[in-house]
Amino acid sequence: MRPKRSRTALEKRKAPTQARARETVDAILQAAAYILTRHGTPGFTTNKIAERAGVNIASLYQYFPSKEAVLVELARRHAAEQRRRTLDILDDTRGQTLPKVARRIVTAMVAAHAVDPALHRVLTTESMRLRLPRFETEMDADLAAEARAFSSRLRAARPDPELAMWIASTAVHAVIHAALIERPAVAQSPVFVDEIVHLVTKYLAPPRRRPRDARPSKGSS
Amino acid sequence: MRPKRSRTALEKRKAPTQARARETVDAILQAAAYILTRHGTPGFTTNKIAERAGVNIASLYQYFPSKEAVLVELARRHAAEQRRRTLDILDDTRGQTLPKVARRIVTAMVAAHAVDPALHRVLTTESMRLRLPRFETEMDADLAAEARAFSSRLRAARPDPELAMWIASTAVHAVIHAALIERPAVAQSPVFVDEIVHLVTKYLAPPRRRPRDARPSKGSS
Amino acid sequence: MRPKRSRTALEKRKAPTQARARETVDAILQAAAYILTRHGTPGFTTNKIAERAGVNIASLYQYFPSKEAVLVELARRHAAEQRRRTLDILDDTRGQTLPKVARRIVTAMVAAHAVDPALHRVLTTESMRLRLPRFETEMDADLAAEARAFSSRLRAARPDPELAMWIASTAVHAVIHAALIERPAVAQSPVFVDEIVHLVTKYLAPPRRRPRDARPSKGSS
Amino acid sequence: MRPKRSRTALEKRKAPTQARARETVDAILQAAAYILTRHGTPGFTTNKIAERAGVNIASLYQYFPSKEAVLVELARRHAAEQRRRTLDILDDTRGQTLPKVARRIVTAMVAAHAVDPALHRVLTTESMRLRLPRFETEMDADLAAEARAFSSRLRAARPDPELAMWIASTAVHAVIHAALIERPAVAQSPVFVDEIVHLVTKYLAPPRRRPRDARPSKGSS
DNA sequence: CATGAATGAGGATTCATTCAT
DNA sequence: TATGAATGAATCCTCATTCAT
Repeated sequence: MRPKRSRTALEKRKAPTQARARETVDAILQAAAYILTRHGTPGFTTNKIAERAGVNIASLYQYFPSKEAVLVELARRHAAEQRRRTLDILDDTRGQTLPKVARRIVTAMVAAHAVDPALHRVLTTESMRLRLPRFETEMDADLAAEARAFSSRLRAARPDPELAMWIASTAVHAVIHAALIERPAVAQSPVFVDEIVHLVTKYLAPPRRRPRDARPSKGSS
Repeated sequence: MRPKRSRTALEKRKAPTQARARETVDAILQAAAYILTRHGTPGFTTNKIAERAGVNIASLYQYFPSKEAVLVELARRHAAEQRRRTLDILDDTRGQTLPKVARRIVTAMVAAHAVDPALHRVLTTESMRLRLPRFETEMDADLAAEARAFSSRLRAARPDPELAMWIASTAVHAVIHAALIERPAVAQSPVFVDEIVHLVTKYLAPPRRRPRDARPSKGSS
Repeated sequence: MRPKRSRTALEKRKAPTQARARETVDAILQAAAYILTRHGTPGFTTNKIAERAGVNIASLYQYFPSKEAVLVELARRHAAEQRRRTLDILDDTRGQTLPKVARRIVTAMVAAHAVDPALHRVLTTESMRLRLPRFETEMDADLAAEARAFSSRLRAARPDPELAMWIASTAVHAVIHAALIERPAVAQSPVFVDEIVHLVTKYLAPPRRRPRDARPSKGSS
Repeated sequence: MRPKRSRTALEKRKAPTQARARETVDAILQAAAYILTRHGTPGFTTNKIAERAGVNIASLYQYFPSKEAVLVELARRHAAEQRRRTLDILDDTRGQTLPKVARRIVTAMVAAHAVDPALHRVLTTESMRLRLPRFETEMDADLAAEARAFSSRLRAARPDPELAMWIASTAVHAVIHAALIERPAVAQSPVFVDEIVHLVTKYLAPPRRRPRDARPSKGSS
C-alpha cells in the first residue's frame, strides 16, 4: 500500500463553484467510471484517470484529495441515482400489492445493473472494501420514510421487519449481480425476474391460515 | 529486458516433493490468507506474503508462477474444504425434510463464514474477478450428483429447478456474507438462521393450493 | 498485476517542452552513454542510468517507455552526428579522386571512433540486436543522393555498385572498430589509415587493363 | 551486474573424467548454444541452460564455475572447430594462387557462418565483451606456422604483412557476418563470394608495374 | 555425486502525489 | 488556476549461486 500523505481523506476537497470547474469534476468522474469498467480496479490509477479525462493530474488533486475520494464520489452519485429511481417507483406504485411493487422494483434493478454490470459490481465491492455504508443504508429522509412504511406492512409476516427488509434487499441485489456476471443470458429474461419476485414475495408474504407446519416444531439448529 | 512469462499463468509451477518444500508452500498459503484478511486485496503483494511466510520471495515464485496463482490455490483449497463439509451434511441428512436440510446447511455455512468472513469475501470476489468458476460450479462428481437429485425434487415447485437452485444458493451465500460484515451482531443469532431458512424454503416450496400433490407420493427424499 | 506496456515500445514517450525537461532528457542520455561505455550492456540498467543522471527513475520512464528506448535514442543521435560529419566531408571533397575522398573519410571515421570506441561498438552491436536499421541505411535524403552519385561512379568497377558500397562501408567500419579495440596502438597511425584506404580503393577501383577508359573522360569527379 | 562470489572464474572447474560426466558437460554446452541462438544474450541464464540440458543446476556449477565460463567454453570449442576447418583448407590448397585459396576459404567461412549466424554473432560479440582473444589470434602452432608462411608471400604486397593479414581477415569476417544478418538473400550467392574474394585479393595483391598513382602524392589526410 | 530447495540482490516499471511555474 | 515536471516508495518477478541431503 502506498503511503498516504494526508490521512486517507475521502471527502471532496473543494466544491467546484464555477461552471468550468464542475465540468472538470464531471470529466474526471466519467473517466474514472470508464477506467473502472474497462480495466477494473488494478487499472484504476489517478494518472490514467486524469489522462482519459483530459485534465492534468494536478487538477485532479485539486478537486479530490486522494484516489479513494474519486471512487467514493463515483459511488455516491451512483447510489443517489439508484435511490432516485427507487423512490420514483415507490411513488408510482403506492397502494399496489407486494408482488406488483416487487416486480416493478426488480425489473428496474435488473435494467439498472444491465447498463454497466462491471461498474456496478466494482462499485459495490469497493464500497465494502472502503467500509462505506451500503447504498440502502445511506438513505435520505424520503427513502427512509418509505422504508418504514413498508416495514410496518411486514409486521404480520416476519418477526423483525427491518431485518427482513435488509435480507430481501440484499438477496435481490446479490442475485441480480451474480446473474449478470455468471449467467448473462438468463439475467434479463422474464423468467428470471419472475423467480426473483417469487423469492422475495414468498419470503415477505404473511403466513398462511394454518401455520402449524410453517416452522419446525423442534426449534432451531 | 527480462522475458515475460506467457499469459498470467495460474497453475502451480512446481510440485514440492520434499517435506521441507511442502512446508514452504503451506507457509506461503497461510501467510497469503493472513495478508488477504488483514490488508485486503490492495495489500496482497508477493513481497509481503513472502515476508510474513518467512521465506524468500524467490521461493514463492518457485512454487507459484504469479501472484494470482497464490490466490487461486488459496481459493481452490478453500472451496475443496467447503465442498467436503457440504457433502458431509447432505450425507448426514439424507431423507429429511427440506427445512431441516436447509437449516443444517445454513447453520454450517454461517459457521464456516464466521471463521474468517473477510477471507471468504475476498476469495469470492477475487474468484469472480479472475473469472474462476465459482466454488459451487466447480463441483466434483459426488456433489454434482447430489445437486441433481435435489433438483429433481424441485420440479413441482419451480419451472427451472436448476436455476432455482442457483438462485437459492447465491442468495443464501450473499446474505450470510453481507450479514457477517454489516450486521455481525445478528449474523450468528438463531433468528437470523431462521430467516435464511425461511427465505429459501418458502422459495423452493411447492405451491400450497392443493396440498395433496404438493410433493411426490414417494416421500420426501 | 500491473498492465504491461504494449510490445517493447521504442519511441520517445513524451516530448519535453520546458527547458528543465530537456535538461533531464539530456542528462539521462549522457548518463546512459557513460554507463554503456563503462559497464557495457550488462551494466546498462535503468536504475543505474537514472542514478548517474541524478534524476529519479520515474523521470526516466516519463520520457522513455523502456530501457531499449534509451538505447535507441542514443543510437539515433549518434548516427545523426556521424551522418552530419560524413556529409560535410563529401561536400568538402567534391570533385576529388577516390583515394583522396577515401582518405578523408577514413581519417574522420578513425577520429570519430577513437573518441569513444566502446560506445561505438556497443551502439553498433545493440542496434543489430534490436534490429534497428544500420546507421548508413537510415540515411536522410542528402546522404542518399550522395550515395547514389557515388554508386554511379562505380558502375565500371563492380557489377553491383550498391552492394559494393555496402561491402566497402561495412569492411571499413569493422576494421576500424576491431583495430581500436584489439590493436589500439596501431589504429591511429598513418600506416593503418593507409592500409584501409588501400583496401577500399583497390576494391572499388575500375579494372586496370586499358587505363585510358578506366574513368569517364569528364574527370575524376 | 550480479555479484560474483569467486573472482570471475572463467576456466572449467573440473575436468570430466568419466564418460557420464562428459555427457553432462556436452549436454550443458549444447543447451547453452540452443538458448543463445534462440533467446539471445538476455535469455542466457544458467537456470534455463540447466533445465534445457536436463541436468540439475547444481550439476552445472560442478563443471563450470560461472555463467561466463559456459560461454567461454562454447566459444573455445567453436573457435577450435573453425581453426580445424581452415587448416584443412590451407593444407588442401597448398601451392595454389591467392585467388583460389581465398575463394576456398571465403566459401567455407560463408558456409560455416550460415549454419547458425545468430550463434556466430553472439559468440563473436560476447568474446569481445569478455575480452577474450579473438579466434584467429588464439592460434595453435600449426595455424601460426601457416600464417607466417602466408605472410611471407605478402612481403612484396604490403609493408606490414602481419597487419595486412589481420585486416584482411577482420574485413572478411565482418562482411560475412553483417551480410548474413542484414542481407541474407545475397549472402550465399556466388556474386557475394566473388566480391569478398575480389576485396581481399586486390588488397593483398602485389602492386602493378607502374605504381606512380597508387598513392596520392600529397600525403595523408 | 546429483538433486531439490533456498536465497540475497537486484532489475524493469508504475503509482500516488507534490511542486514550481 | 492549470500545467509540466519531478519523485519516493513500491511492485512483480528473475537470476546467479549455494546448501543440505
